[in-house]
Amino acid sequence: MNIFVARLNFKTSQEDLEAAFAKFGQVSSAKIVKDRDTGRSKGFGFVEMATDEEGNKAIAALNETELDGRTIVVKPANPKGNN
DNA sequence: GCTGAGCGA
Repeated sequence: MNIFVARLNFKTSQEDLEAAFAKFGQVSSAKIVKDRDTGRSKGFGFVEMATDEEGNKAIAALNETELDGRTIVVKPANPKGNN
């Protein structure tokens, strides 16, 4: 399940995300959206959970919670669906 | 070095 995580701390890394989500479920993959040129964090990222049930409970558990000192927003991500 | 709504290369 793809999960959209926003309002992250600019210091938060991908391993921080997967570590936070791994506490509530199995994280298949985690990625922080960074700038293509500078490589700085855009402040949001995506977390892919192994199953939707773990994804939903991870969202409910981490949504509007504190991560790295900042309150994050966790919600289902939108399909890319554009080729 | 910085900011703070929003959906990735």
